[in-house]
Amino acid sequence: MSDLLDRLRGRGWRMTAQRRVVAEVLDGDHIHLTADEVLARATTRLPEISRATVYNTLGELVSLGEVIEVATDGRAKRYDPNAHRPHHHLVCSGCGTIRDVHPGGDPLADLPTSERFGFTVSEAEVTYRGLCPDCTRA
Amino acid sequence: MSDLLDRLRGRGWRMTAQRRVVAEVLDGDHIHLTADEVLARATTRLPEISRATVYNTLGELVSLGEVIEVATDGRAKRYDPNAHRPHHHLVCSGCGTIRDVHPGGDPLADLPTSERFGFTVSEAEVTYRGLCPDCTRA
DNA sequence: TCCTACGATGGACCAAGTCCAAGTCAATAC
DNA sequence: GTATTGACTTGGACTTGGTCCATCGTAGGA
Repeated sequence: MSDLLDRLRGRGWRMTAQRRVVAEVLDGDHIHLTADEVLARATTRLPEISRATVYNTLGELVSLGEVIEVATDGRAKRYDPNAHRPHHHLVCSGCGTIRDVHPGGDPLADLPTSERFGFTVSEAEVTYRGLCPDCTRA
Repeated sequence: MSDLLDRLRGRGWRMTAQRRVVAEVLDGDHIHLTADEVLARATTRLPEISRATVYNTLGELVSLGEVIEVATDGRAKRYDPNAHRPHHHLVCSGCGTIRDVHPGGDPLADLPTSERFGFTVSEAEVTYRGLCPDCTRA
């Protein structure tokens, strides 16, 4: 079932109950949970798990490149398990939900050297904002 | 000197010493200060100003459309006085400084209807990430 | 110049996240 | 199977960024 767990084990990641549960929670649907939501879901499977561990594990998954940290609104960060395939995000200004989108075009190519100011630019991330169908109606 | 202050006055914005100072701080250079930095600079001009007032005033400038709130990293929000001209941001992953950039191309046009999932998409913001000259050296 | 509604104050409060000393346990070695 | 040990987990204190609210002050109109 879990590619993610296999990959992690293969990379020599020390496996503990807590880490497994966090990885499993993320590996489920491709939704974008906050750390607190991850904690809540992890707690239903492993009631003793602590907040610090969830933060530690999330941080580790991010630095392993298995999960992407998304900070769209200055509130809680969200964690995106779809790190395999490059994509961008469509955020609802009403309720905050996020969808992955795969637009055409490469924004990095649109940034001429003259607009780079000596930076070593490595990444371009696009955030589309709007209202989701539910919030449009409301 | 200040178009911003004139515009605000013209819109019937009640002018107080505190509001003027906050607007002046932002209106200076086109850098992107955090609320705390705004407070620090405002304090040098008007020592009695309070944190709550700075937050209130910033929030008001944002909803008047005179200032843009930029949340690039899940840490402190930054305030961008360059609301007149559409632009995107180049963020240093090392030190967090932000530069305005004006790339070619329109990312909104790159998002086909099939990738909009029924959203009413109104805006696309691009964040370029990389290392600034100083952080590249270090 | 006086009034009054709007703005400012500061201190309490809140949410998200980090830190740390002490305890626990997965993986390796025997 | 047991011992060992360094990495992982815990929970509670702490930090940071931000909001709320009752009270006080004042800009701007009459």
